[in-house]
Amino acid sequence: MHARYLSKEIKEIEQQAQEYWGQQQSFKATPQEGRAKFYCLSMFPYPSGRLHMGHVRNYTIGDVIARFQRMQGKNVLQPMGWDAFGLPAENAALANGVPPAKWTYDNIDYMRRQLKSLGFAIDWTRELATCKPDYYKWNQWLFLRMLSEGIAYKKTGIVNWDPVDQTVLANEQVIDGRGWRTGALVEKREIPMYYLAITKYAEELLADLEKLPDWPERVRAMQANWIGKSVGVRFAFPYSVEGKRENLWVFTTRADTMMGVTFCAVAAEHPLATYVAARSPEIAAFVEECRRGTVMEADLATIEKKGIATGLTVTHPLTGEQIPVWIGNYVLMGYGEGAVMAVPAHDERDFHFATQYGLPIKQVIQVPGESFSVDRWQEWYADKTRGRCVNSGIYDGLDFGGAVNAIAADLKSKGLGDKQVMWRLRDWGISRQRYWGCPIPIIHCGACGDVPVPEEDLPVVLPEDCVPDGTGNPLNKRADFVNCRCPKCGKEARRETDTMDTFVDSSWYYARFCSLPVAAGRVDAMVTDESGYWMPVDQYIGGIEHAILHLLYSRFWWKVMRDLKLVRGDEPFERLLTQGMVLNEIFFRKPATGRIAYFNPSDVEFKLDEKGNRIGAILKSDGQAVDSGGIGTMSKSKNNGVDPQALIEQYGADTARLFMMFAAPPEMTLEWSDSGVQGAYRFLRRLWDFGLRLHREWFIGDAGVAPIRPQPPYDWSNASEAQKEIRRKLHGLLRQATDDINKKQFNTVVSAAMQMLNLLAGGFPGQSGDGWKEAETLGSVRQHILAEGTGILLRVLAPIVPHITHVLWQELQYSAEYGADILTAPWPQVDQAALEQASIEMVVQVNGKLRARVIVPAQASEEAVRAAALADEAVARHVEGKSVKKVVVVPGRLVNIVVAG
RNA sequence: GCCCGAGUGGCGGAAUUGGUAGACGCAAGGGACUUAAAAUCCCUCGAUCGCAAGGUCGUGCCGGUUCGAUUCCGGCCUCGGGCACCA
Repeated sequence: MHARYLSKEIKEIEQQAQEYWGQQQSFKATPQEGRAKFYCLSMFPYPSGRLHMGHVRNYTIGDVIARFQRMQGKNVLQPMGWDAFGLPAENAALANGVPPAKWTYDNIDYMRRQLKSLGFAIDWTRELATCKPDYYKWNQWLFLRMLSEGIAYKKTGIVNWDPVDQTVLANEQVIDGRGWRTGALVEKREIPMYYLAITKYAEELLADLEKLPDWPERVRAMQANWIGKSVGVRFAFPYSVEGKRENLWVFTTRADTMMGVTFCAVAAEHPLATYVAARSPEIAAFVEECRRGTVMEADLATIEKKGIATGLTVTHPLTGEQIPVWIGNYVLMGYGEGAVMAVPAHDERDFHFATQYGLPIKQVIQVPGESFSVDRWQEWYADKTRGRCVNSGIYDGLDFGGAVNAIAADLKSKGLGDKQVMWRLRDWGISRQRYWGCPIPIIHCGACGDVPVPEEDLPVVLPEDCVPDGTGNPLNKRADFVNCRCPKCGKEARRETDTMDTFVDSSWYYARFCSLPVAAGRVDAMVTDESGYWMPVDQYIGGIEHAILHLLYSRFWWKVMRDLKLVRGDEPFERLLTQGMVLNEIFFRKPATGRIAYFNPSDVEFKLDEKGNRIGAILKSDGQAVDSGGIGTMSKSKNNGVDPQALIEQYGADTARLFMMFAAPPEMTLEWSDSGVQGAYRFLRRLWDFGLRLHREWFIGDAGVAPIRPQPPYDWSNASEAQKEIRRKLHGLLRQATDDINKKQFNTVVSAAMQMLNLLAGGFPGQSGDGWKEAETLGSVRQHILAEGTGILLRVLAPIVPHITHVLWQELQYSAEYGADILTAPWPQVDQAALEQASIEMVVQVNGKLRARVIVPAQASEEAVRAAALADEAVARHVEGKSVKKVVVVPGRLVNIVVAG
């Protein structure tokens, strides 16, 4: 056994444990019928280069859960893979000239080593990477199935266009409305794209949230809002143009305000806008202006609301009034009909627009007791729960529901509209004009049109030697990729060069992991029968930032696979844990001219006052002050990242894991703290020293004392009161740790373990002198408590710090009691008998304020407790001269005496 | 702008889910050991009044329900996540 717990020895300990697991193939998972399975999955990483702290946190949480489930006797699968397609690889290629494929594979190799050094209980035989043809073949295969099922289809979509580089930009590449490399003003451009009809599943995606009680409430709420079911009315404003009768269709959830319509607004891309733009340079200029800027909703929502009158009018379908039509930059073509009715009196956005352009405001809803004024917007104008119709002719006096029903019925009878369910959710555009992604398996033939690649020709393999240069998709320049023959007519044809959104890759990887061919290196099916054993994922763990898109797309994809009879079950993820982000302090200096310089927190030192309060910070290298920018997520741009590699090398994987688990509960943000890491390391060193002392007592012996390992069954019959108290505390802590690990509140599991060690390694009743050196009977109660308690402590810590507990478990020979391997040792049981107490302490309050504590027998009646409380001297002092109105007794906890006067 | 969270000592956080606010850890201060430093061990540690016993205040802010509120309700403020081409 090692003498010290220092970095050299940590490496040996961790290596010893990891080699043992490797030799035993401890983490290789195979289906075992009749045994409860547990599929524990953490969101797979993008191979960006090196692990970051978010990864370490994510995978440690998953690993703790996986290891705990093993100790519960479950058959556990925990796989790992790589979300390997994506934009950063192309950016790296731009910067270094390295092909994205090579960059990605190199990163995977490095990061795999890092993950292995952290000792995660991963079945590496199932590893996959989404950029490999045997994976993305099935993206293509399922896409073609969706195409034939009518779920995948083609239509135009709007993208960010950089006019200088002649390339499509991701939202991320648009900075303040300009291209990131060229600085050119970005334009919107319409191009043909493939879409997946996720809206066909909207109803089920919404309803099935009910089937996910073990998902965080907030994630379900976010998804429900995202899907955004609303019941409203779709109706038409008739109009004539060049003698032809047309309808301007709109959708509204506030049909009750329809009598207050004073104008309509259409999106700049709306056909009506295109029509008038062709006839008016002024309007064309406005439409052109709307085309500039990004397609990001967050930006669109905050831009200045602008509009222009088209000069056209439409007819109000109920009143026959002529309503002017405007073009508004805030109307989204992609949502609803691309046109809206405007009711300035009862919609805040319309109100401000009308005020700005001097359009009429007509009140048609009144809330009793309120007064309406066109000068100022008030919240109640839009309150559909309290209002009644006014100035609305035959609808006057109706409430929201009544008015909507009546108006919808009248529109229906005129053939101009009806009630309709509307979804906020839009179909999923998957075409990307980018190289490093899964090719869309379509061939464009001059004669036959868009022809799907025949199944036997899959996969369409992406060439791995392209180097993007920032001007469009390099695949377009690859004749060997583009030129092909039409599968239908055999004539020369062009291969589609768009690739798929990387969200496609991550929408089904969880199923691929538990598909036997992956493990066996076979590629002949998308998923196989083995998924029937492992799926659904019992526990999914990942960042809260994926709460909507990734999780919604995955749920959709799974339902499509289900409907294609590839898998069974309605939902892929049974339980979900969304971890918080990892934050660190931000320090910077802002020079009088030039850019802000950010400094890594490890290069900054604090100035403290005499109480230890921070009063400033200086840069270590020059001793000059730096400004604090508060706390933020670790990022390159803020230069506040901490490299996990340095941490692992200095303190070891167990310290990194322990700190991560102790610093905050999994769902909360975690603030980085160097001294917190040292605290974790200090604890492990104390644990090691404690183990070392036990080892000497049990197996080596001291002067005059022969070594004897205490053996079960342990015997408490001669325990003193003080020793019983130790066991009571120990089992109380075990009960707490067990509750907490089941709740996945790992920080308090660590806290309980720390208290256990304090209890066992601290002063100890039954020892004389300093205890460790003095002679004593090894069959003593004290030794039995130490043996029992250490066995409990090691198992409580095993999921969190697996290396050190593995070695101590073997060195202290717990194998004989609970099995050779702490990995599969049963989670310790609470001894209920140890928890029993003869007397308990109860808190006494007077009018809710703590005034005394009394010791009463555990079985004392309520009467007796009340009497004991009132008899207490301190209580008497506060009750004296006042009348007792009421006494509340909470059994086993407290007494509250309510007095008056 | 819209949707979803979070706010507790100098700091990270705990509180048996309506019942002792501040567990556990970090930082800080004091002491022991040491030639010294590191490491380790012991003590103190929300604010305030008081020699003390003890009192008062205190969980972002304002109000409410309750014998009792960090916990439940209403209204604000601040910070964080997402907003469909970052993953």
